Amino acid sequence: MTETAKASSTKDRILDAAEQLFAERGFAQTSLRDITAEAGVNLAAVNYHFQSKDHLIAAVFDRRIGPLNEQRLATLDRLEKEAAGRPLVVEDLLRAVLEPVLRMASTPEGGAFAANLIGRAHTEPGDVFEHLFTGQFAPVITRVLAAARRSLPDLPDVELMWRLQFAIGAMSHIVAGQRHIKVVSGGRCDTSDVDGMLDRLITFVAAGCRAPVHSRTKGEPA
Amino acid sequence: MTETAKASSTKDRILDAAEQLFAERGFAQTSLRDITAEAGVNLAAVNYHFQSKDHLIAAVFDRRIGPLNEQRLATLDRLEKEAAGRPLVVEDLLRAVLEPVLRMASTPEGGAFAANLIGRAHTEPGDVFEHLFTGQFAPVITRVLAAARRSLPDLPDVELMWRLQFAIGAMSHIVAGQRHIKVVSGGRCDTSDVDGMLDRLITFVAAGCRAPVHSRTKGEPA
DNA sequence: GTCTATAGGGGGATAGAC
DNA sequence: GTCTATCCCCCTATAGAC
Repeated sequence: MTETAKASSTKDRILDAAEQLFAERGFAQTSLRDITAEAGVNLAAVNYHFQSKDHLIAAVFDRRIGPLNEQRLATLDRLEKEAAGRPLVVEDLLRAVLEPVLRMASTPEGGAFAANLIGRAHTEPGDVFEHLFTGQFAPVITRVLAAARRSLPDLPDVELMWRLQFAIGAMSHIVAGQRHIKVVSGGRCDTSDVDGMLDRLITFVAAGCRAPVHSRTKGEPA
Repeated sequence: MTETAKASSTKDRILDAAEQLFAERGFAQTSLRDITAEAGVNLAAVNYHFQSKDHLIAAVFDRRIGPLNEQRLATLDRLEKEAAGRPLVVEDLLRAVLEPVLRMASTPEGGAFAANLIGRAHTEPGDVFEHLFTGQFAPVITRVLAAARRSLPDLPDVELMWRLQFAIGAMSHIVAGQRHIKVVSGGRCDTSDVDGMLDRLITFVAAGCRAPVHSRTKGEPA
């Protein structure tokens, strides 16, 4: 009823219910029975449309992250085309990567829940998440790394990689830890203000990326 | 056998086994039976020493995080005493908070496993982690926030809170995502080099904290 | 394509002996 | 304090009817 107005297919209903419940309770705490009850479909339908619970989890992620990453790559393509060979401004590069996920995390239609899951994908153990990582995240990181190398030519490669990881961490935490952030800040950090979060995150990360290399790590061999 | 040389108590053996298995497989994927088998103790011993699986999880965390936070607070006490009323240098403040966990994450004796769990504590749902957060993490954050306010007096409170969250995110990711980081960097980010990681993390975060406030968020009401 | 029914395997927790 | 035995719950996955 609060889902898509149009009656969706069994497969979509399962995906919607799974996404919502996984986000609320976690994967292990959500049974296929919970999902099929919520979706109003039969238990066996899960094993028909997806082969197993693990494949269902993977499908839930792919449905959201696929478009997300397409958007990131498309924006990068556009930016690089516009730049006509010149390196991108760090802030623009960061925005291309960070904006889609923050924006998604603030939409009501399942986006907030999906966002919770994205954060969990980095920490949860298991083959499903290993595949998710190598299949979805790693390619984007590689692409971003290449662009960042040109935007920050003075930064040694190792430093750049570390800083990209710090940025990913900050992003993941903002997206995954919204509830905690609200508690700690006494409600003063408004996680629904996407534009504000984005500006702040980009400001922070860009400054970190531009920082002079620490004297102690500077001398290390590449 | 690879554990403490001295024969430990049943309670400690359970904690050791639980920590290791939770870290390797996750909480839900580890049964009490797995734990008691690994520990070489009886299944019922878990319910005798801890009341439930959830309480056992909490105990595993408390055993590691308790000393960690004591160390952080002790260092802050010492630094503030030395500073004799003057604000702390941001880098020193950050180091006091970041060093203990990074250092622990690199020790072999269960520390690396505990580190995996620390990262998961921020993303996993459930009451256990809620309590862990309010009981262990939140007090430290509050304390750090107070110190940071004095170190960065020009930064509006909301900005400071956000930046602290970004820092927490970067830290969590470094600690929890060691395997992913190694993969993405093609092994070039050496997660066993604690001092290097620490210097880089502090450099990055300090620069982010010192960044001028973004023009668009500057004008917002407190 | 979708359902019913069930197989088959854990799981956490506990009672009561030692 | 520690163990044995067991209760009773819930799960995933599948076989076969519609």
